[in-house]
Amino acid sequence: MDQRSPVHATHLTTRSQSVIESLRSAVLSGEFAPGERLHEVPLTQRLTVSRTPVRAALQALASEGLLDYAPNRGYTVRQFPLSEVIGAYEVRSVLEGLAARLAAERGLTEADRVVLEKSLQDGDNLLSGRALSQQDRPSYSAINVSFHETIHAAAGSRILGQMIQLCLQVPISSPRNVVAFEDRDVRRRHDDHHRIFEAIVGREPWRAEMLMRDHVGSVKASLIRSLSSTIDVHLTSQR
Amino acid sequence: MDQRSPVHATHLTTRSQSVIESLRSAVLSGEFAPGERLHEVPLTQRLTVSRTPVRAALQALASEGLLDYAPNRGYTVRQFPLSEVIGAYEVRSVLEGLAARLAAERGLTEADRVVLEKSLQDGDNLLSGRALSQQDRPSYSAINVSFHETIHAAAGSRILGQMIQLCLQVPISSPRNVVAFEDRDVRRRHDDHHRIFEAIVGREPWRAEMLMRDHVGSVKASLIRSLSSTIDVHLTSQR
DNA sequence: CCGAGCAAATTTGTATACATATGGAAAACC
DNA sequence: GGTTTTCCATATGTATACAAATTTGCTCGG
Repeated sequence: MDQRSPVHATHLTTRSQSVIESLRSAVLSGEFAPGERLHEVPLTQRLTVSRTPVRAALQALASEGLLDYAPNRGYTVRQFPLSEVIGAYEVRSVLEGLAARLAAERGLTEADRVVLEKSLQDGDNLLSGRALSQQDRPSYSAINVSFHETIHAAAGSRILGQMIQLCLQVPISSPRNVVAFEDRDVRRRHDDHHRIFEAIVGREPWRAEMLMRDHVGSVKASLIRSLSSTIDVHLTSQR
Repeated sequence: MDQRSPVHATHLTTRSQSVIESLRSAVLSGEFAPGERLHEVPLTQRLTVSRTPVRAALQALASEGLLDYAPNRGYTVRQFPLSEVIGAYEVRSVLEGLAARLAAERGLTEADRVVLEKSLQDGDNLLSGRALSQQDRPSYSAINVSFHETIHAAAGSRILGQMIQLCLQVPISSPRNVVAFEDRDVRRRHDDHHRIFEAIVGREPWRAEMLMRDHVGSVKASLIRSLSSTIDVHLTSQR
């Protein structure tokens, strides 16, 4: 996966920004081993930029929590032990619960309601037939992201949204990873979405919070199941 | 308080680190108006360093949420409308609630228990007499911080601690600001501490979470009261 | 008088040279 | 032989020159 394309080919505002995205996806896709040091000069060669934007990107990724930093000793790829991933889910659970509660307290705008209803409808359609094919998974993932993001926005709290975003940065805890789950889990969780939506529309803050907390918590649970059964290999090989 | 001392006089690892601290305290103490742009060159002169560490510091403070950043247009001092401060409290409320729950689930280490008991005892002593004098406030503030930080640590979740720390960065939402509160509030909140401690020691996760949530939530409430009253004063005294 | 458009000045972004700190290997010493 | 010390290679921190972008203010045309 080493395409070695010059970063500044993409006209994404500044080189620093581009480098941030490049490095982030490289780290998340596992191109660097956990614990590995990221030296600046090799990165400049790989990305064909100078050290300045590289350093800016490293600093940014460190503050996102993806890298560790020690003064005068540079940056290393953070490793996320299972305990950290679980921790991220626990935090996300209460944060998204709060988001649902706030959304229920404030009420939805017309626009938000439409988006949520559409994602529910789309999900219904996708799940109406038999089991999801592998190709359907990305589609459902998009629906899932849309549902959750709309609620984050409806909560109307900048800090809250920012923090949820931070949680999603933690590898494997992103909702994109519904891919790894069983069909039954997906259906159950889509059902959760319906109930959460009802609670928000019905202005039941407490119920919305509890449902959302349990919803995200259940993702954690099945993630742990999925990990302990199949990905044992992965965990042990990275150690 | 413009003492204009060269930043690198303090031997705090690197210049960037020193500049971060200088700028942070400058922003928090209100030396820059909310919305004001922070140009790099003037800061270099003020701090007697080059643009490089200044830029690093600005980026760091922006990711802490203290500054806004727009590519090619630089950094501005974020303003925190009351809604933002309240939002920070709501988030902190659920996060500290989670921390208390986790601490209750895991149980306390001997060391942590001792620290918590000491902060409770110190608080009892401080509050045993009559009303707190102004000089006592900082002492109680330290006790308060110690109590909460110990619980954060006892929760054993790096991400959680990191996020709570982010909440505390938001101006006015820091526990240092017990200063602004009434005597009765302080006593009530110290009582909360006792109950929270009992719940954690007694391994009652759910109770610990609820108590802590309400505890932090009550700080929010009296902060709002305090603010609206001082604002009243400002209005009547034509500030 | 007002607005569009251009040009200069200011400001941020990037590259690079130099300074300083770290880590390790070789040499000196016990 | 093992430990300590010194020195050098390497990597990060800082300063600064240059490039690109934005802002400002002016001119010109309507």
